[in-house]
Amino acid sequence: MPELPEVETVRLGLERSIVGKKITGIEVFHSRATNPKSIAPLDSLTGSKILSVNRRGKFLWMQLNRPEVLLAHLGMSGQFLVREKRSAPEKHLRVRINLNSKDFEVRFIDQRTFGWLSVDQSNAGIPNSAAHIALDIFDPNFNRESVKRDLLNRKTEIKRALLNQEIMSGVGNIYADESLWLAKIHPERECSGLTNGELDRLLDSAAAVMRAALKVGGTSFDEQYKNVNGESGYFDIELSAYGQDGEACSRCGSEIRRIAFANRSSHFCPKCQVKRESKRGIKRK
DNA sequence: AAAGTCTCCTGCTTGC
DNA sequence: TGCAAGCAGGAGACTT
Repeated sequence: MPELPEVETVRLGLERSIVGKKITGIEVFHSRATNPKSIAPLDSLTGSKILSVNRRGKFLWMQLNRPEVLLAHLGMSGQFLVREKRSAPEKHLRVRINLNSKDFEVRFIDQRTFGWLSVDQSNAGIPNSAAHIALDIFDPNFNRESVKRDLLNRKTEIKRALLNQEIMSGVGNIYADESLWLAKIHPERECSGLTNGELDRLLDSAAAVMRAALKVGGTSFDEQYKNVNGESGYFDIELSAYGQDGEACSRCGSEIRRIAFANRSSHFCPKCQVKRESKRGIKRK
């Protein structure tokens, strides 16, 4: 599942291979691959030159030598692959971006079809459809104090807030669980009940976990994520919480538990991540 | 307005 | 064996 480190890995890969190339045509093979909000057919970008590949949170876009950008989101299973033109089409090939290269092309492959591409207007370098997305923790303009203030004003569980891309972007279910485990914070703690120290620890943890994943090119647990060379995803990131229910916590040995959460699940260590009374910091158990 | 729920989708896993 | 239900989740529409 592509979260910030995976999307950044894809961005880096695309940047290395396609900046400076010209789009010579875009073929769309599945109706859901074009976001309904797209202001024009993808193929209308034919003739434009790719100036840069940018990212905010999990949103990815190509800046072109025209006002419009080519915006993309990988959703659950989207992949961008730089492939030899003559190589066989993948089973879930949704979009082909032809370039002025005799050797390769860019393919968007997506099994679960939650990913999409669109043509969008941009304002001050940010696509309109990504304008509501908050800065991610690696953005040079990321304002930690302002994010902490925002969190302290929320009457919701910290796990939900971490997944809310309008507070801080880039974190999905996997890195949310990993960050909370590293910071020793229970996913169901109310945001407004967290201390300044806990918030700092949590943000430090999120940055550390994602930086480590980025260092090895993004993590993955099935074949849904690949870098642009198509190298399949099993990198040596060791998960401490996500998907580890029934396993021993690597810190204390307790059994990692899984609880239902908003149509999905949270994984945490019941001993390391204790739910406290919000005001006084008294352990309930 | 904030917070919570539902929906889109495919393929794998589980259970009868 | 076969079929159906369950499960996974990003983000936006929708409801409370």
